[in-house]
Order: sequence, then structure tokens, then C-alpha cells
Amino acid sequence: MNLEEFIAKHGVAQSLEKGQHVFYQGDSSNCLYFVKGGLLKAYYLSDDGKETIKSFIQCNNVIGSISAVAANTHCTFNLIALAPSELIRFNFNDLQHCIAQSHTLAQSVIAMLLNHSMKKEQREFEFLMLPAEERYTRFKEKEPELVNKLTQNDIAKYLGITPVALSRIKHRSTGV
Amino acid sequence: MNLEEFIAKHGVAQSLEKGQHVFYQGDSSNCLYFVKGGLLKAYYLSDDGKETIKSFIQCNNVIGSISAVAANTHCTFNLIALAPSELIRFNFNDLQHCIAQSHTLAQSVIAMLLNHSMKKEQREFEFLMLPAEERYTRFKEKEPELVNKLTQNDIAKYLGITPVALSRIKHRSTGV
DNA sequence: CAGCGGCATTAACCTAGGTTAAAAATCACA
DNA sequence: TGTGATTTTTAACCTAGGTTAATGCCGCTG
Repeated sequence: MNLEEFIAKHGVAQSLEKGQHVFYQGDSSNCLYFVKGGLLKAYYLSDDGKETIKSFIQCNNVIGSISAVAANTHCTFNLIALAPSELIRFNFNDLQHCIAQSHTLAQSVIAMLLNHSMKKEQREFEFLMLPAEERYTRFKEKEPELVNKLTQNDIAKYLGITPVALSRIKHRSTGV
Repeated sequence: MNLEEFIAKHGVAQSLEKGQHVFYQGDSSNCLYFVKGGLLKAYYLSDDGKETIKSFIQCNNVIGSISAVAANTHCTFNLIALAPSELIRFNFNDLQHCIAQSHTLAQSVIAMLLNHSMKKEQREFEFLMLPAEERYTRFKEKEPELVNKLTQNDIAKYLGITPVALSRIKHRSTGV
């Protein structure tokens, strides 16, 4: 059994309309979600209302709060559908149980985690080394089709700047 | 066989003096390193000489470039000993091979990767949501003993700011 | 113990981005 | 197609942090 097969067998389909939340920061949760279709955003909200975006999740990816499911603490972020989405929800305890049964599944999970780590390493690099303007350039290059599904607001919050700053950056690079 | 046992069996001891590099950004490498003792820093260097620090690695942790070993590309960062260190080097291909043989080892690797992901998630959160001053405060709280083994320079470069900025932050919080 | 190199601090000045607010452009859809 | 809501732009002003450079402080080594 690999990860797809596990999900097919143990997952429960869940449909979301645009604007609907899957979970909120602070919730406790034992579930992860495989995205079959649609588009989601994982975002942080501070006490004083500041929002920043951890990631956008597109089809064929798994999302969920690792801290919540693996360390049994609360969800560290909010998850909302930016477009009508189809998810498959599965329980992390079930997954752990099946990992203990299936060597193939374990290897499949390792591959997924390695992949995830590489993506996040890239993002860490960008925050450490690149100014906002270049983070924007790279994001456009790497995810051109995603960029035009998103609002300027959300792109800015993903880059770690305000929408106003992103508007300035665009203006800087476009002519003048 | 779990991860420690794998390392004991397949690893090769390696000693480092302070200031010695394990590998450089751009190198190709198939190895990961278990830190038995000492202190290392993983850092990025830009073309124009700017340095930022990805992480400090202390004893009982595994370090290496995931991109280099898992995606067969080059190392994305430099690794240097900040103090005399004892490492155990092991080959990622060997590990993959043993993971395919040992279900227990696979599960042990999953646990390590989950743990690593949680730490990095925390760091992503801090870069997105917290100003430099609070990143500094948290770092001091979470790693008090590490902080006083490091220079101001290295702490600053880990926080994503310059040493000058860190000096100002310290001055701001201390009295005035 | 003199001198050198790295580290920390301070100061002066500069710049990117934050904040607030208002205007302009889009969009949603009734 | 008109109206309100949302998004984007623009502007004015502010602040944190970057840059450069000078100073002082060890600690090492010759």
C-alpha cells in the first residue's frame, strides 16, 4: 500500500465552497487532507488581526497541521478554500497505524516528507537571502498559473509584505 | 534497526576542528552527518559575500543538504564547525537501501522528518509574523545556552538581520 | 608586550517597507 | 446596467533596519 492507496481506502471525501474553512488556528485536529481539486490557503492570524500566508495548496498535495497531528497540540494556522475544493480527509492515527503495518506505505510517506522539506528549505532560503522584490519575481516564475488565480493581497501576504508594498514593487519594475 | 543503529553500523567517524568545513554550497554530496558532539553552523553565502545562517546544529542531530542527497542536486548551503566536533558520516543511498530492508528504520526516519518539519514550520512562522526584535527574544528563550556560545554576528545572521541591527535591538531593550 | 585581526558598539545617513487614508479600478450580481 | 463591495493604486509620512565607517575591546600570536 502506498500513500494514494491508503488515502483511497481510509479517506473521507469532503467538499468545500469558496470561503469555507477546513480548520482554524487553535483547533485540535487529528486529520490531514489530500487535495483532489481546487485551491486552499494556509494562513496565520495574529491577535491584532495581521494575516500572513504560509502556503497555497493545490491539487495532489497533502495539507494539515503537523504540530496538531504529530505532537498532539493545536493547529498552528488556519486553512480556507480560495475556490470550490474537493478534499479527502484522513486521520493521522490511522495513517500511523497503517505505516506500522505497511513497509511500502512508510517509504511512500518518507518520499512525501522529503519533498515537503525541500520546498520549505527553499522558502527559508528566500526569506533569509532575498529582498521582497526578488521573492516576488521568483514566485511569478515558479508559479505563473497560480499567481493569476490569486489577489495581490494574498500574494503580498505570502511574500511577507503588505499589499501596498507589493503594489509599489510592481510599479517599480514596470517601466519608470 | 532504528536510525541510531543504522548510523552506528554504516557511519564513519569524522573529527573536525573549529573553523573546518564539512562541505560547501555547490558541492555534490551523498552524505548526511550525525552530530555526536560539538557545534556546527549551516549558512548561505551570496555572490556578493552576504552571509545568512540557516541553522546551528548541536549534538544528537542529523544535518546535510536534503536537496543534494534526495534530489541529487548540489548542496544548497555551507556547513562549518564552530567548535571542535565529532560527526558520523553516512551515505544517503545506504540509508535508502536499508530503509527498503527495514520497516523499523523507515518508521524511525519518519519520526525524524516529522520532527524536523515542525521545527522549520516554527521558523517560517517567525519570519512571517514576528519583527526581528521578537525573533531575538524567542531565540534567547528557546536556546539560552546556545546563545552564549555564539557571537553577536552569528546570532544576527541567523535572525535575518545585520550585526549592527542586533546591537541596536539589544540596546533598545536594555534600559535607555 | 606589541601588534594584528575579529567582534561589538556607536553614529550618521539612506532605503525599503509599514501605516493610514483616499481615490481609482474591478468585480459581483441583482 | 447600476450599485455596492472588494481590490489596487497612489500619496504622505514614519520606522526598522541596512550601509559605511570610526572607535574601542579583547584575545591571540609572534
